[in-house]
Amino acid sequence: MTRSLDRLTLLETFVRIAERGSISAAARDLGLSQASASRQLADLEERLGAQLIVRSTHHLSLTKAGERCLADARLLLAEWEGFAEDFAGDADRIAGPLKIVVPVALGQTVALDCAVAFQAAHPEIVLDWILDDAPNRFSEVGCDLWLRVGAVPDETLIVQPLAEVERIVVAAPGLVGPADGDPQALANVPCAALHPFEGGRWPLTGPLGETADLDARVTFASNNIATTKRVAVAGGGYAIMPRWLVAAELEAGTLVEPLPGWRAASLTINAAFAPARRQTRRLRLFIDAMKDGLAGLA
Amino acid sequence: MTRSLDRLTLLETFVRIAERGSISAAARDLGLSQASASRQLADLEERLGAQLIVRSTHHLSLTKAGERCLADARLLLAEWEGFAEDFAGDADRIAGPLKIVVPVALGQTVALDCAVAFQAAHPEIVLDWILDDAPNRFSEVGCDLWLRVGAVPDETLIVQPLAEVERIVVAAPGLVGPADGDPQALANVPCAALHPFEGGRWPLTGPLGETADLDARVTFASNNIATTKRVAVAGGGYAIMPRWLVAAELEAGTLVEPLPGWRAASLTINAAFAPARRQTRRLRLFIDAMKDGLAGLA
DNA sequence: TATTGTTATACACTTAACGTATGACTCGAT
DNA sequence: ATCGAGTCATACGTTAAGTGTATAACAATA
Repeated sequence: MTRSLDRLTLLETFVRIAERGSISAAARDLGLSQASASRQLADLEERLGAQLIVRSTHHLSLTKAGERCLADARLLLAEWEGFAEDFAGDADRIAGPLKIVVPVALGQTVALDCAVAFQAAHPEIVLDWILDDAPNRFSEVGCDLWLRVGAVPDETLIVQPLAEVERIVVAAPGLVGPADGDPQALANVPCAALHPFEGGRWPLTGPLGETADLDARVTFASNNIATTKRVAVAGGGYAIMPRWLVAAELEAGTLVEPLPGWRAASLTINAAFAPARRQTRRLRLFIDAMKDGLAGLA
Repeated sequence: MTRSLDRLTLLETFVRIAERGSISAAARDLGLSQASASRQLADLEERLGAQLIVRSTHHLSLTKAGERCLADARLLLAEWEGFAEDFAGDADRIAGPLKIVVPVALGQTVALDCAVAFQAAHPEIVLDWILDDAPNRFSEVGCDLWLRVGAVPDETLIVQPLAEVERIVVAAPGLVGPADGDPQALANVPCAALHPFEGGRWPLTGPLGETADLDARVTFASNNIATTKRVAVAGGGYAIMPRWLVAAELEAGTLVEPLPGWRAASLTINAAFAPARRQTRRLRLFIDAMKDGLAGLA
């Protein structure tokens, strides 16, 4: 009987090499010698009959086959983990890493509160909390969970809505004169928007359910909502903001609502994750905790 | 770095042991010594932290955990195989085993024709063709594909309809006098039915789309349609049969249609298989070939 | 009872994966 | 240009774990 090293271990090594972009770095992470890691990668390539990684002394890159293999290897490893977890002798022990990518503003505020409470409740879970506003592809970051405000640009993922985000119009006091409940009073006022901003106007809904389109003169756009808020507070323009993000400023009076009762279309906070047939228990628990914690956001 | 034997190999050994109900028999199948097989099973149990099999010298049985593990192990192994297949150097080579469980009548006739043609087209695929009318659970037989006429009694499976089966009323010549197109003329005629037969009557549709219920005096019932046909040919009763199953007898005149143009509700031939996220190529090809081959059945 | 088959385990053997060492290469600093 | 540091692949001796053989205990059957 031919003995062979664990196929799943080969996949783990490959995934770590791909994530680190270096055989040596991955070997150090995994507690192997560089030679062993190099050989395990070669073994996997031989077993699968395809080159997965193009080697050079200072730069590794994935082949097309390597990219496919990376996604599928992650899924297979997740399947094994979920499978093995079902039989764990200590069925109530919830442990292991969770890598979560979350937009900066959300990840510094309400979602962070939820995550901290979750981690306190499950101290053996290690949270890797990555704040990132870049519209990365899920497959590039290799995380367990991707929190997004708004649409998830990857149809291969399972998307679970967690909460709705109410958005209101805010501005620094003095930037806007009395709008008298008319959205068009802001048509020529500078606007600080989130990038990408499309359509040139904000569809708004008023206190009585009436609708109006506010034409937007965008003078500042960023992919980071916290900077957009800073610009608004500094009087650089009005902004459309989640209420929870500006609650303190509204309380302090550094921001006001020039259009009280008017709201922009709400956005959904979504949890996105890979469609492994079986999720680890800690991921499911985390998603549930996040959904509960964000439920009072509206 | 701790070296470990392949986790997937441990699962393969476990599945074979469970299917054979014997560590020794599985070891012989796999080309291992009995001692190695025994140890691999013990290793898997230790790794998962659960007892999977209750041992005795002459009888092995699965624990509850073992039953779950069996289903999931099969899926994980299928996932690996589909995954590895994607990278095979010889991408056009279609090889490996396929275990198919099929009702006896279907498996001796039209489905067999399709399977034989498929095997001729793909000589490196080994078909394990199991005829079985027993209403087994899918998980008991451990096959790749389960062909069923009618509903599939397992909601965990993916069910793909392949063809519709037209069913007509047939009887031996002389059993029934002229029915004059009236289904109730057969109400007191003995009927040979398939087991289980429920409802006590046959809903029929006539040549002009008219409907009638034929009350059934069932004097013979079997789970094997071929025996039901034999009873019909022998004059033991009329029967509701797929047209393709009695085509030869109708041609030879050993069976006649006492109700020409009347038909019973058609049944669907379904292909059922486990919801692994990725199917092996040969299974997909086989299902497609079966669907094409049965398309002209109606 | 004897025979045959089962599973678990001790023991010596086998072998593949291990780490160390080395060479070729690349990059950045001087 | 040289030097130092880091990269990856591979040869070689070592290590560790899985292997089969042998054995004991048990169970079923004739």
